[in-house]
Amino acid sequence: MTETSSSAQTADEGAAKRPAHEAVYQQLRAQILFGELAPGQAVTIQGLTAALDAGMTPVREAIRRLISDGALVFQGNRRVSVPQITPADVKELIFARKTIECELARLATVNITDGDIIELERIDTDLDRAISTGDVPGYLAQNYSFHTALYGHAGAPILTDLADRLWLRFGPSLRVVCGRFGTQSFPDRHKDILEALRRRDPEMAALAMERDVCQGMEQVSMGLSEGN
Amino acid sequence: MTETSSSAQTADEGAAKRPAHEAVYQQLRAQILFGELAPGQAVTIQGLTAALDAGMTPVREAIRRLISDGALVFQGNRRVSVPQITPADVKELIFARKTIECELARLATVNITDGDIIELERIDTDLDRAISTGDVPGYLAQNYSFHTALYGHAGAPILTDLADRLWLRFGPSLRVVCGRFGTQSFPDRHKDILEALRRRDPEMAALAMERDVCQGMEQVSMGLSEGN
DNA sequence: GACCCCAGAATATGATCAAATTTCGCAGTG
DNA sequence: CACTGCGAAATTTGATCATATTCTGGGGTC
Repeated sequence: MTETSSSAQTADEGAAKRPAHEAVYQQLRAQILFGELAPGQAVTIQGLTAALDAGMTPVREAIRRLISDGALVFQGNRRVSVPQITPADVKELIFARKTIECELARLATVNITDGDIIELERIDTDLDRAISTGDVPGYLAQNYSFHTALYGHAGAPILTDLADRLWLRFGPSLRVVCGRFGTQSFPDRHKDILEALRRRDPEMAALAMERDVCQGMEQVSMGLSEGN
Repeated sequence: MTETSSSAQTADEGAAKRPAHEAVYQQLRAQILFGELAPGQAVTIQGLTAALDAGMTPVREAIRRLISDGALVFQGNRRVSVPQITPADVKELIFARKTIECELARLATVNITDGDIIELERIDTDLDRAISTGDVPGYLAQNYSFHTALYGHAGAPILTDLADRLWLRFGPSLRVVCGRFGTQSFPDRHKDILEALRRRDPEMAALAMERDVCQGMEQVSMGLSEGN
């Protein structure tokens, strides 16, 4: 993601090592990304200090970072909440995701090793399982994991960072869609991406990624044209 | 850029109204963007509390935000410094800026009014004056101002936010280049952009923007291939 | 309906604790 | 005798917390 490279991030396992504000940031980030916080929901400092059993300063800093990430919005009057996506936002997200994530797919295709591909296939298997069992949080987590792992092999930290930001923006809304329609409506487009990786065909990877992005954004768009 | 909409941001004019952390953030941001802080330079929280005569908490939050912006880097061991651009970074920045800023130019061309164009021409005039007088800080400020004002008319907050982030990344390095070569080496590409705007020709605007972006990035690239 | 007061939450401060880098001294060697 | 390398103390810096202050929002009263 941003700077934590070690794999140990299961809640507060090695709690003594990482600074508190970093731990709080990761937890809050995950909650937003995987939709545990609904769009429009208010986020208060004191609420989080109680919920996460953390001090006030770490919570403050985590909130600031997430506001800067676009994962939370500052409502002017000292209020902070989870953002609500608008149709105009979706248009921007489609453009930005297409260009950036397709390029990342291209770059990753060049650099990726056979072992990396096997790892991605493993993630995709877990993803399929989550879809078939209707495990929404699992689906969101594995889907994000797939993209993040892929982009990690692109060797493009700045673009990867931009992509991460975009995901934070539509994460909450995506969760809402899943809650309404379930996971069945998401045919898995990752198979095409994996095939392109195996063939080492950058343009095919970019094309497959574009379809995946468009589909995801279409789902989000549908979700917000339906109920609020 | 992120949430302050009012025009009053001349240092600490209405100092009593804005929260301290916001003021600190703006000041630090400007210092980074306009190269008052050199790449690689260490940034200490206590140093800033003394320099900006602010409390510790506001400075902390500002630093966190700027780290999230990519304007500062967290060196792992609690140290924070101004990032040094690498050739690989430049390649990424070129791609990202081309796609995003060209699109913003396209969108702005559609929405912009005649009055907005006049305002941009005024900024460009100031820019010319800064170039001819060798006023490096003025050049950087007006150049940034031109792009920001233009993107503001694109009506695309998410893309604008991404573009802002990219500027923060190469700001310090651009300053280094100016310090070494002066402002003379920057022919003003904005004339073409203005002409495209007047003609309401989105593709011409995008093309002119692409040239401007490429030129800027080339300068940065030259700067870091020369001395460190 | 407008105004005032109060409660609650966010902002900001300074103190205190923990960690890391730096520096200084000592010993061993050429 | 000078120089280099290691190690521990000291200083510098960051992280966290408890507390005071300020501001926003709501409810009650005139």
